[in-house]
Amino acid sequence: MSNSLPTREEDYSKWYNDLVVQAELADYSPVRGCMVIRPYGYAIWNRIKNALNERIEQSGVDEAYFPLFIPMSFFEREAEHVEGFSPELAVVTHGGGKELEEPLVVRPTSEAIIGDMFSKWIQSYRDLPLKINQWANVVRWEKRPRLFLRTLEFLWQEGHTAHSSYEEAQEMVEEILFNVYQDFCEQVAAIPVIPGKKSENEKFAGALATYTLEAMMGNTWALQAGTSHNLGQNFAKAFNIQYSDDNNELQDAWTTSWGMTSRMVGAVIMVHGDDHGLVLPPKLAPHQIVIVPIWRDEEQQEAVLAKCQELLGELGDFRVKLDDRDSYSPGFKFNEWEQKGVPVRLEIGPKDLEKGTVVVARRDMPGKQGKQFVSMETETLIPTLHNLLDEIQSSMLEKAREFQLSHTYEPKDYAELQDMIPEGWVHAYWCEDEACEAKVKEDTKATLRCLPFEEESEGTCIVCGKPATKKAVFARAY
RNA sequence: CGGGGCGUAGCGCAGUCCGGUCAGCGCACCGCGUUUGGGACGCGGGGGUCGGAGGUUCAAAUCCUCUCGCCCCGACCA
Repeated sequence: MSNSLPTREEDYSKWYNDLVVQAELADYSPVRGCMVIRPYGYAIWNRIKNALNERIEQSGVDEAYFPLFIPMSFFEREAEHVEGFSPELAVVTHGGGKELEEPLVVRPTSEAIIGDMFSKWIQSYRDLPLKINQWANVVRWEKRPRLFLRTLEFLWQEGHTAHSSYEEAQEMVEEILFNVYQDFCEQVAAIPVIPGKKSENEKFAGALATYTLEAMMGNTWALQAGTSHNLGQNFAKAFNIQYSDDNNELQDAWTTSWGMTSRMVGAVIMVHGDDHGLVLPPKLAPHQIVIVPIWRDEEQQEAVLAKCQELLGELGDFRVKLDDRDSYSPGFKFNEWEQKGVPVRLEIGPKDLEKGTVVVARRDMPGKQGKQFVSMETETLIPTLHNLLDEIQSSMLEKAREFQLSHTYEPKDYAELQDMIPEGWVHAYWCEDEACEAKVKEDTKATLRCLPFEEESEGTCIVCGKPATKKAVFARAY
């Protein structure tokens, strides 16, 4: 592990990359754009998966698995879908030493293959709603990869549902957006998000409407944290997902799809990380607490380690790591675990044994003010740690929210918008004309991130001045 | 694919203009000893066909030609 990290201000992109590599989350692979996720990074991803799964299950969705390969012809059934995805498809042309009669697409998303199966599974309105989720890897041949945020292959969860009405499908889309994704982002990842609708220009290829959660990273750029699509009847028509209603009339189903990806690991890093390294919210941290023992000689070592082992046993409520490595100094360990983002550190040395205390240090508050002496007695220590982890979890969310709010601006006019974009997000009226969206991008590199869910009101488009009723968020994005 | 930059030890780099004690530095790694309350120190050690191919030369990391790869800025994007 290297001793230094570039600071965020110096070079945000390098800071991020070094942080990912030095904290042992991921590595570059021999294949450009692909990423090796190391055990520590995967442990974070696993916690993300578990938290999402809990919520997905609560929404009445079942788990299943569909194939990696999708026949090209399936893909071509929905015109907009294939048009949107074809530039980034990986295609298998040979198998078993022979050229295939029909090329197979390595799934970039599974609407096509799942749509085909849904058409076989759904006959009657009694079969609806059908709600399926799968955990999978997908491949999109991105031109500019970035560890976790945009790699050729990534891990995700994709949900696919079919319903008997538009309203029910829309309800599903919002259920996932708010109760699964937003709740996860804010309550688990401590990342505040703005839920909203994508513009026509930015929506999913083939969807009726796409909804998104936009999160602000530490450099004020926006990152799409999750997405939920109302596919209308487009995919049902393309894949023959038809059912007989209670009047025995044949109807096209209404479908949805939604996903959240391994990119969330990157989001956690970029939202919470500081110049000392990662800062992990307690609910996602592989180790919530690390114990660093301190000794001067073998006698002390034995006594201190014995106490640490005892403590390790008593702290079974938490995910605890005891760093009993010899040959590394305590100072080295402090820095290493800081870089890896462990929320709470316990320091135990000979002086603590004498006084019956431990030093409790919190990662999100570096320096003296984040340190306190706490009694070793478990009646005191355990409740203190519970409270502290809760406090860290919520204050991380608050801190990120304050940052997001204080970097979101309401410009008076277009000139002000141009000035504000480099400083953060802009929230302003938009007339829903694509030309205005394009002009903002041309002038500022900012894209229209979403139309947040909020009351409509009377105003004028920030770009062209025409009457407008909806406000949009414009920002630079990953 | 357009515009810029870079390939020398696991990582980060110096050396290239001006060919010849340039096969080097820091970190990491291995051994021994002393250390250990905020990234320890000393001594010793291992590791590189200088991205690849060809050429010029008595002599090439260095000059010439061709190639391959990577990074950054754009277009695409969870």
